[in-house]
Amino acid sequence: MLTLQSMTGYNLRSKIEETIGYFWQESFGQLYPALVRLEKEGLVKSQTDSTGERTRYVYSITRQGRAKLHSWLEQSPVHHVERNELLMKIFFATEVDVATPIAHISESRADAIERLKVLQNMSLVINNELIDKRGYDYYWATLRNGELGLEAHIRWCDEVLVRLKASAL
Amino acid sequence: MLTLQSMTGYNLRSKIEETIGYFWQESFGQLYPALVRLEKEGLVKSQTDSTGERTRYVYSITRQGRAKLHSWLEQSPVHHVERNELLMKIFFATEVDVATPIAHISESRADAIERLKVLQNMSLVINNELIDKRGYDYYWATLRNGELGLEAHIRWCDEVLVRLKASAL
DNA sequence: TTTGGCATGTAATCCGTTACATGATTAG
DNA sequence: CTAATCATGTAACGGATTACATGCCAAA
Repeated sequence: MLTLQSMTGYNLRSKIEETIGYFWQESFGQLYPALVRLEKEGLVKSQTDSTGERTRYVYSITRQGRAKLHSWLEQSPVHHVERNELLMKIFFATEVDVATPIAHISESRADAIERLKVLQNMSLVINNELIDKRGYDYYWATLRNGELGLEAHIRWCDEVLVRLKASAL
Repeated sequence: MLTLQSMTGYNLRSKIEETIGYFWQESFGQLYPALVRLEKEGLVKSQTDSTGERTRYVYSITRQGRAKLHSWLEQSPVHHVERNELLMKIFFATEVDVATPIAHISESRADAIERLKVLQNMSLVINNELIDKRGYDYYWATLRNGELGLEAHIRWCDEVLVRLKASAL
């Protein structure tokens, strides 16, 4: 994030939330200690901004930090199984009334539609903002991933709801 | 899992792996202590099987355990943002050569195709096994979720690869 | 006989969230 | 004036993986 612009820890969190928040989140409890550690390692540096009386620490990425980022970006991302509580509750739904999984899936569908709307709005917004072509493509790609994933999820909900409602008769 | 049949901790892990392994995994380091804790709480009970000289602990679910399971199954699953390393590496790909995200996505696509094949085979297998209708629907639903998700992911890879390869010229 | 699967567990470590704690600045 | 947002941090806790440690049993 610091490659986009230098900022405070607080600011970093907002930026993360508003750009990649739908697939990556950070808490202050992790962010602030991480910044301290990164500065010790020479990967970021902070400038103390003492306008007024408040001390703000504005962080920037260093040359070594950028180098480290590049080497991280080049490493193949490893796929790891993410636990899915909804699917778990569907898999063992024989234990409860069919109304239960139906309710869970209906809720999940409604939730997915809300989140899809958010992503679609973001897509419109980045269209209007002037970003360099390459950066635009990459941002577009991440949003598109969310859109396609949510659309698939909504279709899944529909398919399963049809089946379960039929067998609930 | 113990509602399906009583088993040892070791066995539980295999069962988890082969049925819901693509969306939920457990390590021994968590499983064994968990079984001890659950037994203390009266949610499972173990029978010591001392055939031969080895001591095996075969766990079963208790009435209270089943009650607890039911109440858990009825609670709405909460959606939480899962961190996505691939998307992170795409988002910041302006920092590296376009060949890098292309390679990552190509790998991810190949990986998704392999995992899709596994799920499709599982779908065939559960078709041939005689499970009660309701249980079949639920198992089918979880597999179907994986299939649709992976298909969407593969389509995403294709879309993005087209764009990136065009801009790489 | 030796390899692979069955079987159980502990310890170290890491990752991450939530709660706690404090206080300045700004907009309505 | 007062609520929201900016701003920084620590401590407690929980969840999870990995490495360590041990040893039986069956099949090739």
